[in-house]
Amino acid sequence: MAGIPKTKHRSGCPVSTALDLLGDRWSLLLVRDMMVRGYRTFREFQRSGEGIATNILSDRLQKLEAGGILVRGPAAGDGRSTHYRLTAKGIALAPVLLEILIWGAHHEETDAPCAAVEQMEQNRAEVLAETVRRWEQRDPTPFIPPFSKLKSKSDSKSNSPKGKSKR
Amino acid sequence: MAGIPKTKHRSGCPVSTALDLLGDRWSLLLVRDMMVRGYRTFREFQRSGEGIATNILSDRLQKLEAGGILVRGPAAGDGRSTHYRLTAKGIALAPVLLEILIWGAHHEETDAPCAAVEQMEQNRAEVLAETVRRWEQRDPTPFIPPFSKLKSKSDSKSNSPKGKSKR
DNA sequence: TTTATAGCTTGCGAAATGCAAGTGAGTTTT
DNA sequence: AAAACTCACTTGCATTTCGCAAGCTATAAA
Repeated sequence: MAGIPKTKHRSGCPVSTALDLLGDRWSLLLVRDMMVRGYRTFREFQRSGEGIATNILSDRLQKLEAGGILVRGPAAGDGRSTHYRLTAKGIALAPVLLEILIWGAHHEETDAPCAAVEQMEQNRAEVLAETVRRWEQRDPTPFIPPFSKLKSKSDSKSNSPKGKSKR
Repeated sequence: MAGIPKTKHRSGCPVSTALDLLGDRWSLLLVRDMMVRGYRTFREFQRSGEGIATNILSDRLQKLEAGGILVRGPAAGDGRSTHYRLTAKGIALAPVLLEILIWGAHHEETDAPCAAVEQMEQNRAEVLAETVRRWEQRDPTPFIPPFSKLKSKSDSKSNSPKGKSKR
């Protein structure tokens, strides 16, 4: 991402300020990977399938750490490995990422299973709560929404063949 | 923003796909300016106070148009001028921008009036509905949330000196 | 007619990105 | 114990993007 202008060219509004830190191709993806896929290591990010270069990965992790989005610490039992973990500030980006996911699924060609996205859209609060719970418990597994739970709640919806409908 | 990888380095997930189009310093800011400030002209963006260079501005507007986020058309009465307008796909980014705004206001140093942000946070649905209404009616004026309406609804809240509190 | 404006475009240097090899420390295998 | 492997980067370099500011053309105003 290019120059955060060093001088006076800044409006100071929240969106602008947030994009100073997050407005690039990779940063939000990394946060997403930690939040949703449970990634903790450099290696996982590197092999995420998004094609990020190691120097960019290293740079972004450093910037996110400097910005208070994540912290790094040693991984237990392996002296080579580092674990990255989202901070409260980082996990607070969950609503942002959820909205991007929903928007992207609706308006772009993606691989996302439509029913899953629809579920998440209809159950935003639950998805966000689950995201936070998993973060608090340091759950490293990929986030498969507890649809077994959500299904029992909204079974009539999950059966409706909605497909990808524009809002 | 750098290389949307032209080859296989793409996961196809909604967030990744969305960031292919929007993952740079400027694109979401432009959408924000159209959505919230009512901007329609090149000149307005240029003078927004964010310090965008004209070649970047031109490039981003073209990319957003190509991506279906906005359309351009002649401005009535001035043969030099072009008007840019968000599409339905573009206005559908409102929840994304609202969440970024709320996150930014909470977690970064910004100029945003705290009470205003708090109001928006507590009334997400109304803010989003108003955003869409203004878009539908092509309202070019800056979005000042109808706090006169929201105040009457939540007067006790607006009087409480909350300040900026972390979530 | 001259001056000003709108919307870009352009030339060029600076900065960022991407590729892929390289490095040093730690771990596992032979 | 030595060799091979792995982890987390780092590095050198080419390519791309960004930023600055001047420039260009068509339209509008003075």
